[in-house]
Amino acid sequence: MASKPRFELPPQYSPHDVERRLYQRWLDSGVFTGHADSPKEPYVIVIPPPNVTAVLHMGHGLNNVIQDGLIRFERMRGREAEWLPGTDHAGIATQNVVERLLAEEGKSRADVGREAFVARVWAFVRETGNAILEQLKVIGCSCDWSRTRFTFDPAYSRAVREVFVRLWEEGLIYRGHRVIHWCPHCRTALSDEEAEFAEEMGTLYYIRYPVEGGPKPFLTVATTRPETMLGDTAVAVHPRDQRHAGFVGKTARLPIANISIPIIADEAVDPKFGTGFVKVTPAHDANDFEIGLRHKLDMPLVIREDGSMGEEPGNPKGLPDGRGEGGRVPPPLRGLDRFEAREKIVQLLKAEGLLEKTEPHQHAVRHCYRCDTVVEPRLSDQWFVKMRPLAEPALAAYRSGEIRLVPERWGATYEHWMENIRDWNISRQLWWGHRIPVFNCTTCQHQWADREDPTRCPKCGGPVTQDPDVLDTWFSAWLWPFATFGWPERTRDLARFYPGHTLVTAPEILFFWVARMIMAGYHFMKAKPFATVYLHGTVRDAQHRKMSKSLGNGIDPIDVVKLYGADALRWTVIGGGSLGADVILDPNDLDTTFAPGRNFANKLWNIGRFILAQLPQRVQPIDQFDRPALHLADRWILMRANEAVHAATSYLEQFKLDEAAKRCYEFVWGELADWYVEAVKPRLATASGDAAQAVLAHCFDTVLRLLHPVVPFITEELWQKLPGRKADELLATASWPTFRPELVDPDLDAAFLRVKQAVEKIRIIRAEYKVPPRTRLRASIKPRGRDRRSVFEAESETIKRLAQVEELTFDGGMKGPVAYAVFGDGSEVFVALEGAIDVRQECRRLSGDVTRLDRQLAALAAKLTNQDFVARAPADVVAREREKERAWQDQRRALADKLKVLGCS
RNA sequence: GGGCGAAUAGCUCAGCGGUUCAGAGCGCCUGCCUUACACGCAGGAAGUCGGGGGUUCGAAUCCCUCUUCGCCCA
Repeated sequence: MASKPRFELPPQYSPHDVERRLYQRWLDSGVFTGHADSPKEPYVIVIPPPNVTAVLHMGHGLNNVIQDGLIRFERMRGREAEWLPGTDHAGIATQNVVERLLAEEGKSRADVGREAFVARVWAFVRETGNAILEQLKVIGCSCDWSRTRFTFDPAYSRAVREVFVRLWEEGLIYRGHRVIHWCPHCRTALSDEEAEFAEEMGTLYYIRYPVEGGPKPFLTVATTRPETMLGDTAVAVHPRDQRHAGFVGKTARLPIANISIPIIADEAVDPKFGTGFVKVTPAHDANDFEIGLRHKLDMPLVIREDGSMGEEPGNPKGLPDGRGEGGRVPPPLRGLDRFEAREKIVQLLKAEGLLEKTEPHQHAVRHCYRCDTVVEPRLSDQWFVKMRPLAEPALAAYRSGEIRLVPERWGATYEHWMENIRDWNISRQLWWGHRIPVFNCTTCQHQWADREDPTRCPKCGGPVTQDPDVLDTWFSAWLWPFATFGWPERTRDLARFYPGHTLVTAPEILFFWVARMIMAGYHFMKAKPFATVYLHGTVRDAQHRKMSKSLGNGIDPIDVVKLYGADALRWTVIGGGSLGADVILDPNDLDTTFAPGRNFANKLWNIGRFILAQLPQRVQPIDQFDRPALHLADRWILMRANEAVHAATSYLEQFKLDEAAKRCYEFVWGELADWYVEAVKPRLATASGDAAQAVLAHCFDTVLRLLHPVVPFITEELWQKLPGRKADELLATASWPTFRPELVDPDLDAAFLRVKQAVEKIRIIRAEYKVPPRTRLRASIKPRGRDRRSVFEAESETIKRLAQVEELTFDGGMKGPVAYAVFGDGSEVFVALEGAIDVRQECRRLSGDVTRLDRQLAALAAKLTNQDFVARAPADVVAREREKERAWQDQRRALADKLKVLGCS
């Protein structure tokens, strides 16, 4: 007997009431904390640490929801789950933020000085630093907050320093004098990865340089950056370029700077570009630098660190003839921004008749990945890491399958980068970062790296100075999978939680971070940092533009949580795209965008509301029932639940969270709600309701478990209300359902399918004849085959209820004005329509079906009479096709008979 | 210039050799407030699976090519 509802639940799910409370309960229970002394097999994810100043955006949302889905799945499967959270000190980004704050006070970092500035950044970080981690809690992330790390923690900083010193000792760090990427805004060097290409429409300027004693009075060079001409120390042509052979060895007069430079021949010149003459600016172009080395050219800098024109002290090779500042950059240009200078120089050249022509030119220009300023190639001294020795094990690990990329296609990109790896510029001219532990003796010039801050030179006892620069942020990030667990100390955490298992991140940082973590893992830990790298897509807006602050097309996940709840957000971003695919969300229509998640959460809530209202205080476990004795519908839905367990588990194992979610959706909505619940309603009030209650409870319990990784809040809330729950039980740590292969029964599925089809056929007839919804009809089913009848009879009440039939017989059909349909298996259904039946309409309907069958049969016949098909296709395929043909012929025959009876022509 | 990927219903995407395989969600049309749900129920319309060529008994699915778009690298 059904008892009184135990709960009064509102008809609409309101997430706000439950999310905060449940999250707190999870925290209080400590279920997110990984235990290093646990006997369980660990499962470890380290979070891609967001910038410490970051505010959660949808990209973080997607990234972390995926991680949470995986970690919750493995936690329920009985693994010792450790999801380590934390933040990155993000050198340039954070320094930029604080510099902007200072600028509002009218100050620069130089005004406050290094020490005060760093203190200022620390204060800012302490004040705002954990905002994003708090936001992760709002979207339900089950991180182990007891192990939250920051790349600037003292212990972590020691690890960074240890790594630097070890690499130094191994000879893998060296001082490089070369042209690097320089951001004039951030005033620091950047690595290759940090200087991103962007296609731009620029201008190619053709400039004439007068030639002394050459075959012609002048030569013409083509350049997109005329301002760099002030730094030219040669003009080069390709050695085999016949057109210009006579120029080599002569001297060109550099306009504006008005100095003489040699004309040289070099293999690096592309004779097809521009005129074949190339201006050589060794200090402001990486290729020209190489040419400069080969030809021992001077390498004057003509653009300062801030991007203004001018020569600076520190010019490594000094100026050609000791002319000092102004020798190359004429006073009117001095101090001008490089882009203003470009305009000015073009004007000057034009005035002198030296600008031959200009043409539009599409080219890729590097921009700073943090501030988007055009990067200036610039000659300077920087610290580099030799990457080849580090890359080799990382490449081998991928090739051997020890590390897997998902989706696999990223493997080619990874391999290509590893194969062509270039040395890594790790020094940054910033103040916010790990100070480079290189020390110089001012007395004997001894230079060394040190784990401790020395007070005097170990060789001569002289005073020491430390390198002023800091390390690239990624130089600390690449240690994340082990430095977070205490390395270089041999901690218990490290022993237990390294190597980790899955890394979830965006492909943008495959090189910045992922590849380098793999290198660091093998180099310092002698083991991979994780087994699988799951690279997910990008969140984009309706026009497929990447969401960004500057475009203003972002969606604040916290807004979404406020509007629809965390589960709706999670469901939408996970269900919205498949593995590795981009997720498209429309910031201008949140209602539509998040409708799938909101609708599903509401459906789940309501089916829960119904089921919970049906269940008594105590429900018998399903295994206490004799399964074969259960109703067909009971056995069917139990089987579907079992199948859902199998599918969801297997999809999650393949990282296909979306597919797992979709299968659960189908079970909840398309199977449990649409069919089983509807079928079972009448029984719930009767004596046979016990089994139905048990089945409902079991199915609902099962699917709540399966859905928990994707929608943790609503599932926990509903699960808590299921009968028999102990006070301290949590779905978050409940066991994952087990698939039971012995329960799979295709015949059972087919049997219930016939019941469904009977209902559907009658509904279609009702709709076609516009029978009012309340009108209950008489119908008759003529089963084809003896065992079929028992199936229909067994679920006769279900058919009657769902098809709104008041009288259902199985006695071989009806005469008179009836509507008719035939099932896939040849069974027939007759619906009494009395006055409503229209013979002409019925004829049209049925002959339409015949036409369709004829078309299908013709195609099938062509297939089956094709000897090649019969001979070459697998036997079971042929058999299936023959069976199909037989069934369709049965259907056609039944329809044809009916048409004849109706007297259709 | 090199590499990778995408092109399937109005939109977002599944399917990646043979089970009615042409699907789902959203949107759209028709009828319903059927005591869990109108964030719902029932029914429906809608795509020559980017173009062309090939392999195969059989192609949305494999190969080639073209077009368009995106990403990465130089």
